[in-house]
Amino acid sequence: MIATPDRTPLPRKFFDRPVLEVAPDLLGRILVRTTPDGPIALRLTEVEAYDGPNDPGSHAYRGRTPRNSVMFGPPGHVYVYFTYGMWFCMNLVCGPEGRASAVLLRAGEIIEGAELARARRLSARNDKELAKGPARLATALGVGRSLNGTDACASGDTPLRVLSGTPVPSDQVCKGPRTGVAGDGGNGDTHPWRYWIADDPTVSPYRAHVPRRRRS
DNA sequence: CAGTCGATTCACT
DNA sequence: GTGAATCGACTGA
Repeated sequence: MIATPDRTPLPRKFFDRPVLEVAPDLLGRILVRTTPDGPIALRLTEVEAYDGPNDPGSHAYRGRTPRNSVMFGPPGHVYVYFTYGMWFCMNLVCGPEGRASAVLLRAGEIIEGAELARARRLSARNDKELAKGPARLATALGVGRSLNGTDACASGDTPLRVLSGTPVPSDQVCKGPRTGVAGDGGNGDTHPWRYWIADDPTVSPYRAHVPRRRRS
């Protein structure tokens, strides 16, 4: 029995908390992306926390730069970055303002607008793969550089919103090391800051960090 | 200013 | 399971 998801937007105070509190609480929430063609809605199933000042894996670890400046701004805003020369990934900034902490949205289940998501994700072999992975999620939702800095808590016309949905009971929340993140000095992540919904088929596979080999 | 490599994905073996 | 694709931010000299 699934109760009707709560469509109330999450207020800014939801995000104005420590990132390790917000990240697991985002599971089961609903991200709504409004596009010219219509809305795409996604239920979050996997996230990762990045805590600026303490976290060697965070883009904000070495201080503020033009790229990561949104992370240093107010909570509830969207930090979008470009990586590997071809992909975008999206985060939600957490509190307190200036701490530069954020949650990477890693995977989700498309619950509305699947035909729009499929059109952007032609390589997906089934609907479970539409948003299985952070760059796939951003691609499926049509999130790119232009949405960097967007306020996901603004009222009125917004390209992006987060609704209350149905929070996941804590006994269904799994946690472990983050995917593809280098630890402090070592090769693997030292923090169990990846959170996902137990046994959910849309969660992406774990991969340890691998330093890239040099090209000839 | 050149070198390095990334919060990844996809095609192919 | 392995390697290529692809580019720009960041680092250090």
